[in-house]
Amino acid sequence: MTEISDRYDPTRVEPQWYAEWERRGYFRSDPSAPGKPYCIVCPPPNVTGFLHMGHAFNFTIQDILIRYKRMDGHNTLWQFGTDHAGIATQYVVERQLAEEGKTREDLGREAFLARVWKWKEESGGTIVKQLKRLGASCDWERERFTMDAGLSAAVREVFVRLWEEQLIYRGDYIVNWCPRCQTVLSDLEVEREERDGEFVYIKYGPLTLGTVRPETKLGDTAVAVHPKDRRYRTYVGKTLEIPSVEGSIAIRVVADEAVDPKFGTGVIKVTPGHDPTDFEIGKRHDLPIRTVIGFDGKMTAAAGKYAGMDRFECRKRIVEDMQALGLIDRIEPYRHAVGVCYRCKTVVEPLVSKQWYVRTKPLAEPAIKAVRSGKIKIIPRGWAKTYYHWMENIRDWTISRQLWWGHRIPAWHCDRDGEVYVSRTDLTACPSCGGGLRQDPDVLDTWFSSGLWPFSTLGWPDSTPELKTFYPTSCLVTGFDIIFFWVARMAMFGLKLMGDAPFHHVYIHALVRDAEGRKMSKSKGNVVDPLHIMDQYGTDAFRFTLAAMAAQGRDVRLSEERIEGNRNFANKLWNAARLVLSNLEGYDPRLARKGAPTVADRWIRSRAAAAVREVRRALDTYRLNDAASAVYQFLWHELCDWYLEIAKRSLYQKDDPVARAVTQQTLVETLDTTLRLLHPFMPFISEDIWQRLPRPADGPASIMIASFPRPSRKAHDAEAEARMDAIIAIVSAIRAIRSESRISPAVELAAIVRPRAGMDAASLVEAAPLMGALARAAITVDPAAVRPPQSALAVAQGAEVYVRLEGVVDLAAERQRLAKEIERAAKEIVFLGGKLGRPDFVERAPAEIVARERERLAEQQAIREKLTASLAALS
RNA sequence: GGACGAUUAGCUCAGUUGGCAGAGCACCGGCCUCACAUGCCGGGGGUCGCUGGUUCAAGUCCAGCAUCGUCCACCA
Repeated sequence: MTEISDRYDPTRVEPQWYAEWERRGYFRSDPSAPGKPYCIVCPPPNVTGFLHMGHAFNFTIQDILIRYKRMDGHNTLWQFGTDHAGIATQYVVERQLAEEGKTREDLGREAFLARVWKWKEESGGTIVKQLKRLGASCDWERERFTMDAGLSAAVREVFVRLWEEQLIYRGDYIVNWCPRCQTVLSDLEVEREERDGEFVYIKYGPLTLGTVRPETKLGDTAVAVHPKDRRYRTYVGKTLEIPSVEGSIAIRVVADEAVDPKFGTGVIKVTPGHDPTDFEIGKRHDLPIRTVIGFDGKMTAAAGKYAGMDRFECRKRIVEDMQALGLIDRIEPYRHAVGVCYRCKTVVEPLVSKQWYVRTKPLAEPAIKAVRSGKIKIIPRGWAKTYYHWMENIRDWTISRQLWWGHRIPAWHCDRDGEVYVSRTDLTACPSCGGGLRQDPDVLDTWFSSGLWPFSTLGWPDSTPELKTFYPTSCLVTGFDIIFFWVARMAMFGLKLMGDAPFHHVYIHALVRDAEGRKMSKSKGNVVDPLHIMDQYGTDAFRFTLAAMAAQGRDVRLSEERIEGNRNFANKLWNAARLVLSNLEGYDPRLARKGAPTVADRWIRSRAAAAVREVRRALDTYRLNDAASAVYQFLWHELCDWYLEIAKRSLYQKDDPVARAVTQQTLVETLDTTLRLLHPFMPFISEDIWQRLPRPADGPASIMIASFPRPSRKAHDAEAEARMDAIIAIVSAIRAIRSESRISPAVELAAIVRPRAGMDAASLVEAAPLMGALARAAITVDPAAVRPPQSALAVAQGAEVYVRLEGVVDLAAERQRLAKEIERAAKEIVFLGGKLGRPDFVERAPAEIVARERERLAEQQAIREKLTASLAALS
């Protein structure tokens, strides 16, 4: 082992072990394997995507869970796949074409799709390679793609079934239209952006009304007021002849509850063709629809002299024209939220058009019930409320998209009879009249296929062993940003088509932000590349950092210092392992059985068991940060800081082979437990070290398939813990005296330990050489000792410690130290005395609390007395 | 306009059932002690955002306020 570097080198370890795991088939899953099924279906990254922080975080969490369950004897499947990401991918390829000066129309549908497929083939494998780099233990052989034959068949099956049950319908409604992307968008795909605009007050004959969209005036088919608004009651039901930009127009006045009488003038113009509210008002009052803005964002022929003009240009012009005619009352600046396309940020135009919809209410109901009843558990709980709110107010889902890249809607139009035929198989002739057919040109919203993911990837609609074993899946790990887009739809589809919820748990994690707390984005230039981080600090340090910062409900601020700290942690482990491995020569477990474990051996085993319990508890409740912190504290601050230092004594003294063997055994066992505990977080370094540990020949060949440590009740050793606590307290007290009295570490101190009443003196006598070695002091333990003159006093747990000071230091420092300690004790005494002096506390608090406080008070009083006497003796 | 979250050490954040306020980093002092200076030992540092309330006891529960953030929403 001496030839091994004192620096842990991830670049040597990581690629080697990942390849080995893959070669041995450890990622592979088998539905007929024994063990309780545990399945995670991953959120599919975009097929042409690159690994970003969000992926890294998401996949690290999933990998930790799956590695934990795999080691713990579950039959695991981590199902991976990629998403065709309709609008996003099409957008990228269209941009590529634009650079060549071409549009998708230039190519035509077929050639364009060929181009997208080519792009998918070229860049499709990248994300998988990057996820392997992260250590992700997905079953890569089961990789799926949303546009695979199998998954496409699932999409069609669902579409047809829902159509047959009339849960899918087609109709003319007002939709969100993106004039840039030339497609309809679902409500979720419209984002709100605050923009500055103008609030224009237009005169409508005797009425005045405000609008931010004067250009839609050309599409007005009514004005509306609130039914109870007395100011305008006389006009309701009348038709007004009013002057306008193109001469006089006739306009009806209707009364509708949708009008807020307190806003503006209390009168609104009704443009059913270009506003969702107005569309509804129009339906209620049977108003005609006038479409004055087209799909290209330009004014239509119906806009008269403005025809062909861009909608925003028209806005300016029409205001100018109305001003010239004296039709503008006034204009006020106005800041408001406008809907924009989530991809290209173009202002969305509400337009009436014929689209396909999913009737969501009947699907949402069971999905709400599933969460309410606990069938689906959302973690952290707070997100359930968000889910309910959206689900209870859900509106029908626009599923058609005027894109080319995606699942084409399986509907055929017959031009002769005007009917629509929806079919599982491609139709070539009209089933009723035998005439020619056209397939609907639209494709489905990407999220339609994503919504089927938990069962389509497992083989549905066929009845497969995978579905039988792994559905419902165990846990879905995802970010809160896609609860509606994805989680809600999977819940609805799963319940509808499988008759069962798609997952038991939904673990919602937060967002990874930069060190300043800003969202990472390309435009801000603050994107941290996970691959760069892994190159620099190693994958294990990166993963551990993500886990350690994954506190529920809070965003992760990723700072390099933190990652560096965990790189140091990996290095600490590496060096601890070097110490152990380089002192194993001649190790014979049979020899160890001849000796008894020391208090330190018993203590570290007890502490290891505590760490096991804590890590399991934390992982079982998705508290990954607690789990990471428990391993960190145990490994560094208990195993390394104390046990390894203690172990050196018997390791380096070879004259007691039995004691040495006992220590070796404890080291090997504890290190083994720690590595297995750590493996889900730091898979590479844990494997590399574990492989070097002595272990039974018939045991597992890799830590990946070794068992996750179980807490054994008998490993908890309260007595050993109490004794070690006293030893640690005494050693720390002597070190503190050395440091504060400015005594060189080279000086061997002389210390007397006087066990206090109730303390097992014999155990301290036994531990004297050990404490002496750790504190660099000659220690005598004497229950009857009196404090020697010219000595420092410390009151540790279970004992008083006197350290001789003559000749090593001037006593002023010690006096100062004592004075400070006395002050501290005095403050405690005042606080506790006051508390115990209040009858209500003594009478009403639980007896054990009162007793504890009494004990503390007595202890502090004793300490103060001792210290005061000591101070007096020093002067 | 609603809903949710946050506010704890210089910084970034844990803190579960109300019972002695924690970690990492930074800082100060001392150490290159034969696993590790990516290290070791010791130390300083807090009115738990503000105001009330419940309680023997509040960082923790309740009400209100302030500031910041996020999501949702058809007030044109």
